[in-house]
Amino acid sequence: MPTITLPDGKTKSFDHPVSGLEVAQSIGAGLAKAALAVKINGELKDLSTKIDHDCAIALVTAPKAGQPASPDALFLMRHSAAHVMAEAIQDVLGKDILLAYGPPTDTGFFYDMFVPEGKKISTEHFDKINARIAEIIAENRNFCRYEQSATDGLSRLKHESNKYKIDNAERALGMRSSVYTGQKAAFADAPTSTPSLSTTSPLSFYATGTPGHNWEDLCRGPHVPSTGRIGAARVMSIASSYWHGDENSDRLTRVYGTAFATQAELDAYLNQLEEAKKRDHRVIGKHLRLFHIDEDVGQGLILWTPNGSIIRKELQTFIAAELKKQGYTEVFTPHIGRLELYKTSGHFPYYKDSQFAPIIERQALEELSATGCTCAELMHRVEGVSARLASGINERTKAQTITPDRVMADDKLVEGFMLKPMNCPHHAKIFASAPHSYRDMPIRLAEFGTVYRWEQSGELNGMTRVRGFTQDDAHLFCTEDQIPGEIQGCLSLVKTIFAVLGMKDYRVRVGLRDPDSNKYTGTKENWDKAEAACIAAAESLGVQFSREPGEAAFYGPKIDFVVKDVIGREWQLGTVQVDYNMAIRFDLSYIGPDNKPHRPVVIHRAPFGSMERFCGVLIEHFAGAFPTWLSPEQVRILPISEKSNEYAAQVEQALREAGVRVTTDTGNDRVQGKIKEATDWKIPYLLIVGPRDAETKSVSVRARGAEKDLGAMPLDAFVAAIKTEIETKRAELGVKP
RNA sequence: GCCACCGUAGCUCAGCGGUAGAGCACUCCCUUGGUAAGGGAGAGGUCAAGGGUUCAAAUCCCUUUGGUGGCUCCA
Repeated sequence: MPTITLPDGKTKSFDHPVSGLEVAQSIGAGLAKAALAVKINGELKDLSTKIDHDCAIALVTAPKAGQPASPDALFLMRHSAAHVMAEAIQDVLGKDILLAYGPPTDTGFFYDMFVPEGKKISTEHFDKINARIAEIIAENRNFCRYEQSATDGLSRLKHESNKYKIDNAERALGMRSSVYTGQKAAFADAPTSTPSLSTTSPLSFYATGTPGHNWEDLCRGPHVPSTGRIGAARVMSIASSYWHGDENSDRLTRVYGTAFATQAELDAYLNQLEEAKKRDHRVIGKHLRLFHIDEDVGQGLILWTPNGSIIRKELQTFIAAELKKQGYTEVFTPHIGRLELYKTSGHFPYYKDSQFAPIIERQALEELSATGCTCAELMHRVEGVSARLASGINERTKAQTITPDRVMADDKLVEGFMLKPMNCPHHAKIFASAPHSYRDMPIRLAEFGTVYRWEQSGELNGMTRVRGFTQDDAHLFCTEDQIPGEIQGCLSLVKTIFAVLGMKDYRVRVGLRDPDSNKYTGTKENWDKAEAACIAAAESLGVQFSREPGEAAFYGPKIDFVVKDVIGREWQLGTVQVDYNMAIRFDLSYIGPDNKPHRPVVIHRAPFGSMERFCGVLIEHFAGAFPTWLSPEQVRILPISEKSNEYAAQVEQALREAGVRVTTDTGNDRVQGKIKEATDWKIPYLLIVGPRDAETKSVSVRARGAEKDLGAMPLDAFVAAIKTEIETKRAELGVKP
């Protein structure tokens, strides 16, 4: 007979098996009314689950009025809402829509479903679906769990001929090695042994109401007791997804929805989404004229307009100064390189799908065309390598890095160029262009290098995911002993930059290789050393970090700084990567104290990541209200009337001489109108100047945001104060009267 | 690349088979005003591009192109 330990440490004994609900009732009617589910030894279960053994339980309750829901309560409501939405969709569009998988997420839930040929779910159905969801919630039908033996359950699902649910059931029964979670990267581990069907646990189903009469779904649960306990739910959007997250598998329709404990919270969430959209860098970027993407120039190619260029230039000047302090040297390299270079580096043809197509010389193309060479033959001859290059690389890497099928006779090969996808091959060639002694190491080559990558069109996103971007790149060629110190230097640089810009909301990820993948180059020993160095550096950084297998670059492990945008998407910014392979591929060496050649190790690093992505994130971080040192327009002078234009010109001249970016609004608006207009541009300081100011050689300062009217101060004092503010790169407005 | 939605003036949007609209911005005129919009006039559009249906297309259909959200991808 169970003895139950409650969260406060008290125990209750029962002389018969009890449900979570009965335990709640034994404590109080209010608790029983609020209870949604029960946690038994930390595991979330239905409230109706019978408890027949000693255990610790905690009741999960609906939130009190005005209180936020607990994560467990939201999880339950959203998981249950996924069932309700699926039922509503089948009611509106028909039972021939096959359900696949419908879990809760951080912000709601989704349900993947197969929509038969000729049918579609579109936003036009949303009103009907939402209305049906509301009805089902109002009907307050019980979520009724029942179990069937594995054999019966499977034969039932086979009878319903829904292969997705059969697959789910087989995974639940341990007949497949992983649990389908809707995403490729999120396959959860499950026992790999294959138990016989007769010995496995039964399959559970949930009826929304009475089994046999109402809507049912294969589901492991748990759920809230009844549909009425879902506060408010609605369908949000439609996307396509792949079964098992595999793009070669069936294409499913993913319907997103969300649920909250109350309609008010749902409304607040929707409102918050609307507010977030106003911070979106694409909206602000257009409004403040920071950048432009033009259809005729091309998708994913950023045109930096004058305002945005000021911000980028300030950031580049800032980082260049930091690099100088750390002993970097600057280099410049062209935007393209010969295909041979990228065959040496390993970029081509392995990553040809994510690069712009090679540039073949016109004469070569015409000659090949004259011989009747087909496209397929041409590609083969473009992608092949010479026997000399292949044997050189294979000898150095002590492996058959280049396979015989890619080796072609020299006179069959077609030469060409490629837009550079990375800067490292060019930098490797700069290193190799002169001899190096161990005394000179490390060699730190820095470049704001523009690279081009072929991103799928559906992936492009404003400034954060583009096809051409400029990395604040550098490659540190160092000895093995120098690795820890160099990584430290890189990380401290990233920390400095983030601190100056007031960016605190980031996470650190150490990307390690995926032991099951063969996409990585280099030896296991070198990978082990590089991974150990990265982990050690991350540990000494003094911040939390996660180790993520499969997130490494193909040539080495890396430490990434990841931030979220206004709608919660994560973007990788700064990165530090250790690479033992590049030096081998390019046969780089330095002369050691033993007077023999040694292999350097290369550290790739880019503290901003790319200027485009970083600026995009920065726009959202500041919501367009940049600190004075970054603001495209730092001061705007607003003369009271045309009578004060002359004094305004003197003020403008004084500020311009101090290096301040300043303009004067000589329009014939009233001050109120000029302030309204200037406020829209999020200018840090407005100087209102009239006869009173002219007389005393002062300016009336209005600061951006809440500070507003700061009153009058002498012109000289303002110039000195804003100069200091700019020089010290203060993130907050600093001028005080 | 896949699914859904969207593309009308510089910007934000209305119009959804019958002569292209509003607000803001812009130009000019009046106003010369002290801290979040004074008043008036004007200019500005092949309604993303191409094809089709129709007496008639911004509006309906098809194709292309670009954007948004998600999926896959991200060296």
